[in-house]
Amino acid sequence: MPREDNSEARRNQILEAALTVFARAGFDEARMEDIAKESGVSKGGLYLYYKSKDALIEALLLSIFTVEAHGMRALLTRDESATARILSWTHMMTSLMERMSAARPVMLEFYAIAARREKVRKFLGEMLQEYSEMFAEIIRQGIARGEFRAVNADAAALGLIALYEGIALLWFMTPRDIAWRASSEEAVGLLLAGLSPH
Amino acid sequence: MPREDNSEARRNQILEAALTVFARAGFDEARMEDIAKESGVSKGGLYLYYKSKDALIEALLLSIFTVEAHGMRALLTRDESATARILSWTHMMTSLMERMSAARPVMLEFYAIAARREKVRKFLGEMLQEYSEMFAEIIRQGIARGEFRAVNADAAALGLIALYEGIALLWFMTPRDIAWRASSEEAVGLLLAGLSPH
Amino acid sequence: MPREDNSEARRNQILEAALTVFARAGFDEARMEDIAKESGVSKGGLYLYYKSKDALIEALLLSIFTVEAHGMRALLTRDESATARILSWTHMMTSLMERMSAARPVMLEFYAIAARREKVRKFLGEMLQEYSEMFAEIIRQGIARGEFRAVNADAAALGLIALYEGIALLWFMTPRDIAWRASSEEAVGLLLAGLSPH
Amino acid sequence: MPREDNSEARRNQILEAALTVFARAGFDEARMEDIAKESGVSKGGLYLYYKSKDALIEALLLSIFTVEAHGMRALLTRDESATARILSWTHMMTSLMERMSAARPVMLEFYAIAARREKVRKFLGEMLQEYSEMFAEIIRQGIARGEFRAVNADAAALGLIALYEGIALLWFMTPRDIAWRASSEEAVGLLLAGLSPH
DNA sequence: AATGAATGAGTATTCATTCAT
DNA sequence: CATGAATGAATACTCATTCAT
Repeated sequence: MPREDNSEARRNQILEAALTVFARAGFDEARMEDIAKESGVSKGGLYLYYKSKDALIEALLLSIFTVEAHGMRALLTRDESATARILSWTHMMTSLMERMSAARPVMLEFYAIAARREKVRKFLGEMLQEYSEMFAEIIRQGIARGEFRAVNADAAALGLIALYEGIALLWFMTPRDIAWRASSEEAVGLLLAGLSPH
Repeated sequence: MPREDNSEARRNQILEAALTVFARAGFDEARMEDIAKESGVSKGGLYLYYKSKDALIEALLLSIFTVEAHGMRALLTRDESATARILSWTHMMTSLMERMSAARPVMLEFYAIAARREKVRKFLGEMLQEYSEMFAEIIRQGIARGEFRAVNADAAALGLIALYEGIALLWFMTPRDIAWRASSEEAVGLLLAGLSPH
Repeated sequence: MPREDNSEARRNQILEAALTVFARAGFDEARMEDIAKESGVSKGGLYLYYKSKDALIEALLLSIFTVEAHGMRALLTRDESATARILSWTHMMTSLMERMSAARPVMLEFYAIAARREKVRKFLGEMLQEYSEMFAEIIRQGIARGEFRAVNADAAALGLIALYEGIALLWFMTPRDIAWRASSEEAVGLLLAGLSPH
Repeated sequence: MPREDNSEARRNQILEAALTVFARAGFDEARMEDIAKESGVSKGGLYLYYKSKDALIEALLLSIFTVEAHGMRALLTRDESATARILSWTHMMTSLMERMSAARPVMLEFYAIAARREKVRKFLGEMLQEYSEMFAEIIRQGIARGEFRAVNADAAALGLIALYEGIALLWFMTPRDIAWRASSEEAVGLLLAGLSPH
């Protein structure tokens, strides 16, 4: 009987270990050896699945963002009012932030690395672009339905995304314990109010 | 003439060279040797003014944020309507972004490093905290004057700051050439609309 | 049929693959994996037949030199005039060089490795010693027959072997396209002339 | 007073240490650290003078062969009879071999490496070419003077060089203690006899 | 104060070899 | 016998920092 193919499992096992180690130490400080130990795979074994530390980082970032993107996309295309979808999205983003809590100390490093890796940046850029367009469409639908006044949908979409990213950034940057969930929702509420007809 | 003058001049000269080199190559890639050459000071000389590469990075970041903070503070305490001050601030932020244009590729790295250095993070946290309070105060004044409706001033302040930081983040992350100035102002405008009484 | 047949066949199959791979890449650069692929045996399988890369190299070198030695020995003991046998030998050596053509880039490496492995060096030393003695005997016979004048047979034998090895060395070392066959025969001819009575 | 420029001295100091270490352990086994210790320079210091292990090897080989070439050239252009110059050269080669005695175990490795490095091989090739031409010229002069009979001067030159290289090869390869000096001279003598008119 | 030659700690990666299946 | 996934030892090179001058 052929050994079952564990390679996908191994890759994920390594990816998870990498996330843990990177979250603890940052990309630069983390040694491949640490990841090996954390994953239970030998140092050499790592290279059976990822051909370099860089490749591992790239795979990790893509995996994180891909999961995120998948959820978002599903959410934003649901059949609800524009306002409801935007609020659901806010809610989901906040939850995501909470789930990424362990990685908070290196979250900015993630962005930084992401921005420096061509492949990841391209991916992120496309993702943001896609979001922009989805949001703009939602807002246009909202305008059509009379939920929103006739604003520039593209600018409004950009504002929404920026607002969320900004909240995430502040959250990652400040150790202050703000009631992030409430504040985020309130801030988004203000933008929505700015969109409303009266 | 006191020796410090000379010393202070040298420190700035080094800091400027460091910004140039870091902007070009990022913190990690940049070599002390490069900074030495760029500044016209010898490699050993660098260490007479900054005791380590880390210390130099720290000093640079503090200097950048201090300059920014100074300008902002002046602006926000001007004697104008709440709306006018917020719009002026938006304008200033956009200009700052444009001035930092050369450093765009490493701007996220700046944030990342900032977030990992206790001293810088503390400074940044305090700065953001100060801004939050100033904005909250401005908004409260706006509410008192009838410019704004009676929203939660703290949440609104957080929203404004987040919105700006988010725009900056997107700007740093995407090579896409958006009309950032116009879009930023429009997005802030939406938030302001959300604050207005009607 | 005894198991050894199979085993012997496999050993040769591996040896041939090893020669191909080593000739292509040199001993150092060649990976056991490459040899495995080339031979159609699995990486682990290699170790069933040769207990290490070094053992494989050793076996390969011994095999090459053994084949060579066998042919030479047969030739040199033929019943012909001294001159004829020496000329036949020259001819054979040149042919061998031409057959080893593919390995030319690593031929010197072969020598180098050979000289560093005790076992191979001993083998080579003995082979050269045997040749020396055979040649000395041939020359002594030539002297007895009046083909050669009464030179020091040992020195003459050494000279012949050195001359051939030297030609091989130059051939391996220079990409220059010399008419090696003709030059070799002419050079040996000069030595033979030096041996002749007048 | 500026520090005196030691850099040339340092380079030689490193080169000598490298020769010692390489002779002891071979190119592959030798670690940069060993060379550092042997030379009294730090590991990092090595890289101030040679940018890689390969560069160091190359420099060493070129230096060895350059010294050799210089001496040979001077010798071969002396104003003496063809026979005398060839015998002097034989004598010098034997002396060189004796001087290189310490490196004997890795001498073949030197050849092997030399043959694999484009730059060194080119250098060696040109050197051999130059020798060939010098020898051919000497032989032609010998023919003109009546020292030699009218042989093919190029083939004879090749034979002389091959003979010497072959002797060196045998010397490097066999631990046997032959009276190399006497044997070499006798072998060359035979070739010269082959050249003589009678 | 200033220099820049010298130092040496630190780490990703390769590949011969092993061994569970 | 055969496999190939897993192991881990081993090493060149960089660059922040020091210190003799």
